Amino acid sequence: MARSKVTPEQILREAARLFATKGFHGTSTREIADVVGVRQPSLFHHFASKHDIAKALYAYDYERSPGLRGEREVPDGAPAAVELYHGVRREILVEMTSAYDLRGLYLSALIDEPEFAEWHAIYHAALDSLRRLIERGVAEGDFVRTRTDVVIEILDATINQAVRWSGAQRDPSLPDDVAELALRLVIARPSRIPAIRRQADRLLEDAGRPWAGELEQLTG
Amino acid sequence: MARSKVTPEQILREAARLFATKGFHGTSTREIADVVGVRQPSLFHHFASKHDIAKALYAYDYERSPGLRGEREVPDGAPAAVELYHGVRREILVEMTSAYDLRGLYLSALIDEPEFAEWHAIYHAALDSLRRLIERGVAEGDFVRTRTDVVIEILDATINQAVRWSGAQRDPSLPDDVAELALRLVIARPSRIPAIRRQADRLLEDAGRPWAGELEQLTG
DNA sequence: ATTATCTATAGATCTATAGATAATGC
DNA sequence: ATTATCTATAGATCTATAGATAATGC
Repeated sequence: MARSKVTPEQILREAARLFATKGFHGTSTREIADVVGVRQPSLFHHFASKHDIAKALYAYDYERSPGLRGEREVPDGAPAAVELYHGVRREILVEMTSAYDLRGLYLSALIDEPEFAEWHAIYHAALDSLRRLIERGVAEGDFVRTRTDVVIEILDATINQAVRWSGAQRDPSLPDDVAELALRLVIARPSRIPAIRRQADRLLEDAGRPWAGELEQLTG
Repeated sequence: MARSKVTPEQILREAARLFATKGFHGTSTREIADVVGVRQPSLFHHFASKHDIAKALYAYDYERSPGLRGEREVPDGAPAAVELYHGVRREILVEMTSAYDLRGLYLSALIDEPEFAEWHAIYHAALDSLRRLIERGVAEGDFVRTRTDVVIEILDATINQAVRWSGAQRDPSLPDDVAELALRLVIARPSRIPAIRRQADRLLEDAGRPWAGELEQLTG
């Protein structure tokens, strides 16, 4: 070790913040280095390239997001409405408890650039699952028949913006509130939303992973 | 005039397309020039700077968007639900009929940069009107009490993405379909949406500007 | 005479590398 | 001996300007 002692986590934190506010291409490695308090070339001791910093942020998000990994937390056989409700609140919680501001990765078209093809594929696979989930909800009669593509874009944008709302406060009711809004987009009878929430809570409780316990990440 | 004869509109069209796919900072003036078929310095005969290209796109959007200009098309006294419904479909139509792909201006945080402070102020004033409109709908009893901030972000993101869905096709039912989705987010009784749509149509008809006539921009 | 292009290039900036230097751990 | 920084800088690229050149309009 030597003089100022910078951790990769510090670099990721400040880089993510800058990417979110100025964009990946609008942020220089010098700006990142200035904020973390080292000289510009010292960054390259921790990351081989500027692109690698963004890749590490994509990897961090992937590691924490069941949706990106293609994992479902509610058991098979749960109604699509329950799965959508829980899937949204989970992703909101993931973003709220992220150590980094990941908006820059998804708000621009960065993920569509060839350097990030791997994350692009993962991301679009997750959007495809979302599409199938909505189609299943329509088939089950819980969702109205809408423009699935538009609904997906709205849900996607909603989840991507979550960090913005949650930056300052760590309100434990936000994930459920956003999930409720998401469900309102497609649900035939909004009055059923409380029952859907209760069903999601019960299924997770039965599986030994109660949602209230997950929310302790925010309060604790 | 001289050799290849490039119009400012061509430059705006190609620059907007590149800004939307690669971001403002991810696009160089050389790339824009290559696509329009001139040498890089020739762009500066038409626009004094790269920033001025983006400013012209903001100005174009402002000119065409009643929402950004703070204009309301439904008469005073119309319910907030009707105003929200029509406001959304109008903005979707504006984006669908835009000569330029304006996503790059709003999808990233470009508008927050100091060079664009003027447009930043206009944009946030429009978001403020939207907030007051939603609060009025809650007061009128038509909207459920939700997280207004989150709803605004979702509506904002929805409108900004409109170009993406409408790029290829020019489906005249899209504005009304998206307006319906927007209303579903906040409306207490979704079954009222058809009546709200009819009321919006009637008010515009009475004002001598029927919506069907506006939609002819898409079919004609 | 005016307009729109061109070539050439200034000057800034950007990412990344090379190699020296200083601090720490064995 | 290893690790993390530093200075110096290569080489690419970026925006914008200067001034020449060619086409058009009066």
